[in-house]
Amino acid sequence: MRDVARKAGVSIATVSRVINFPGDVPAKTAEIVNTAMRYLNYRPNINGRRLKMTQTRTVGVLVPTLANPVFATSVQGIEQEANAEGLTVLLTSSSYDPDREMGAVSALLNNRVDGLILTLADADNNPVVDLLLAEKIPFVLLFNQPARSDIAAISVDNAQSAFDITNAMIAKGHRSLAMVAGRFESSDRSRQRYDGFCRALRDAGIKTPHLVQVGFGETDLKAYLRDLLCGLDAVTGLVCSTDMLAIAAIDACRSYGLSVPDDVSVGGIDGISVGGLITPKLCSAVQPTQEMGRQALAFLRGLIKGQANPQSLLLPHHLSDGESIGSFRRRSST
Amino acid sequence: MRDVARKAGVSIATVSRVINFPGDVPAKTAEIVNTAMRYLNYRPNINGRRLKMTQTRTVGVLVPTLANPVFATSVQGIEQEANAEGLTVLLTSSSYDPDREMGAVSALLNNRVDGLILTLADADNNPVVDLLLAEKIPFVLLFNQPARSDIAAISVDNAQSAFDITNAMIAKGHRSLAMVAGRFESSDRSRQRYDGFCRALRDAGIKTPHLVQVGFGETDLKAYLRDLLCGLDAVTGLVCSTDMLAIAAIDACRSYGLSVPDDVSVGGIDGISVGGLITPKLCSAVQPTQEMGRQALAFLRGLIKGQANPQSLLLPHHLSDGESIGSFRRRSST
DNA sequence: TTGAAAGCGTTACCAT
DNA sequence: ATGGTAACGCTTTCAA
Repeated sequence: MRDVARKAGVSIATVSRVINFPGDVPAKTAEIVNTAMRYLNYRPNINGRRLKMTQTRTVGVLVPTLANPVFATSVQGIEQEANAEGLTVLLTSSSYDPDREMGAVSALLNNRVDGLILTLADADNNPVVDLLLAEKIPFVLLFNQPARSDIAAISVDNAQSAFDITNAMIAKGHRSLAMVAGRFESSDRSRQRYDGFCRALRDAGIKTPHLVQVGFGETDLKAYLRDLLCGLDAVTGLVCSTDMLAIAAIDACRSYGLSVPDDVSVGGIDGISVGGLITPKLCSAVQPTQEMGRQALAFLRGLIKGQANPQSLLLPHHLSDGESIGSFRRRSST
Repeated sequence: MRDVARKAGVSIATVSRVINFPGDVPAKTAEIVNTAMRYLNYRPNINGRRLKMTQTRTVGVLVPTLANPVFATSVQGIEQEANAEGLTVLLTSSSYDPDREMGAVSALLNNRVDGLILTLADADNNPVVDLLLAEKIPFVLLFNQPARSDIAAISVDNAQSAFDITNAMIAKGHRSLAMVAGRFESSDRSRQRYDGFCRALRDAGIKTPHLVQVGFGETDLKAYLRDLLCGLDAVTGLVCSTDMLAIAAIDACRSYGLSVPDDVSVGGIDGISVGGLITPKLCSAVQPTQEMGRQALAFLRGLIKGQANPQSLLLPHHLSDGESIGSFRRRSST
């Protein structure tokens, strides 16, 4: 910058003005400075600016993993919106490990991000949330549904989605259902969806809900599902807490020679998936994931500017009846 | 930091030492300083450090989109590896728009990243590459296969993958094949794969290769494929340049009442996809995408340290014969 | 309309 | 073993 100033025969203050307040400087001076900048291949050093300014125009993002398209597309939405606003995105992932969340957020905070968008393992009783609240750092939770209502969050109603999809399966005649869920320690969504599942069964007078908890990233469910699929009292339908699990479950069914949906019905709760094509498409609860990411960033911007108050936004979901792969017909052998 | 120094009764120089060279300072002093840091909730401001140091320990990443699991998982790999090394990742995406690449990279450069990992629309004759080369900024291309051999790149052999999969389909009896590809302007991989497709057809004495170019993000292929699927000389197989296209193609086939693979065979070239389960799994060319991301970061670290030289790494691929959804049997009506 | 200068939080050199 | 201090590149106030 000093070089540019010298080359243009002005002070660095003027160069700064040309960059930040082009209107404040006469066209002629600006022209000279711009020419000098181009000539010298000048690149403003954002770190100098960040050090000086109170706002860094940077947001931190923490997701469990990008290997799950639900999170990946939501980050894509955040990224797009940030791009449009000229914000920089700092990305980290926890690999679904609650113990790594604090470290990741700490690193983000050391970067002096203006705010954070987080998907946490468990939004309630979480030290990260306490820290952020205590330090008054703007943040919005994505996909989490915290119990407290004074925390910014964008999600669908997890319990309700699971409740609805389970009811839909019951309505089609299923009486023996199991839920395949991610581990509760690493996903409060999983637990909330299980609650919805249980409530639906209870309402229908069905007892002993089966539950299989599966580690994230697990792709081979054969061992987990053997009893449920091949045992004496095998279930006729599986409700899966995520699309990825539903996909894995379908694979397991097939490897046991069961056809989906004729022998077994499988439902997944995210309802998103690659291009909206692949999944069981049973309950399109989280359909516009990318849009949720955008909204989260827009919301966060409001918080940062102090123009908005933290609150929970629950997006509506709807059931899709699975015309595609792994769809949703009643067991034919009943 | 000054506050910590005062609290601990030492100079800021000592505080800095405790943080950066804990060994250089007596345990007793370190203890006092650490206590003061905890007491004051001290957070080192990374921007101060970045401004002072020549290395920022930050890498920039540019991908076309995170909505494609191929890129999302590769970023996940980069992220994991960066995490392990204590590096920060700055993420941007181009939305497959070549015109946005330069702006995105510029922003990254303004952040003074130590190096870059990029997936470009077209690696050959690309102004971004020229810039990076001219400014001697370390970078590695991911998924791109540049013509020049002095550029760091990690990819599979795109043309060869397409060649192999096409040959496999020919070997199963297909004589009328079409390729469904992403737009060449936004993906050199697409063009390279088309080249491989054409070569296979030529070698087999089949002429007039059909080509349908589809915009990225396109999920409804019915209009594109009507002629190929329902016309008088409909093809018996589709070779798709990516898994996402293959998935969309399968959907289109079904909507025309064609069953896959019985009426139409569909092959996708990535061979990865969500959890490795969903895709046609025809040609597992890019199987370990996440691993490719890790490798890219490791490679980049070598370049940054000046310990490695730019070179192309072509990872092997293999054919998988698609036992899962959308598999790969010959048209039964032949 | 422009410039001088202070200061943001670090690191690292040079003294002590 | 520790401290003083310059410098990193920028923004912004205050004067001119």
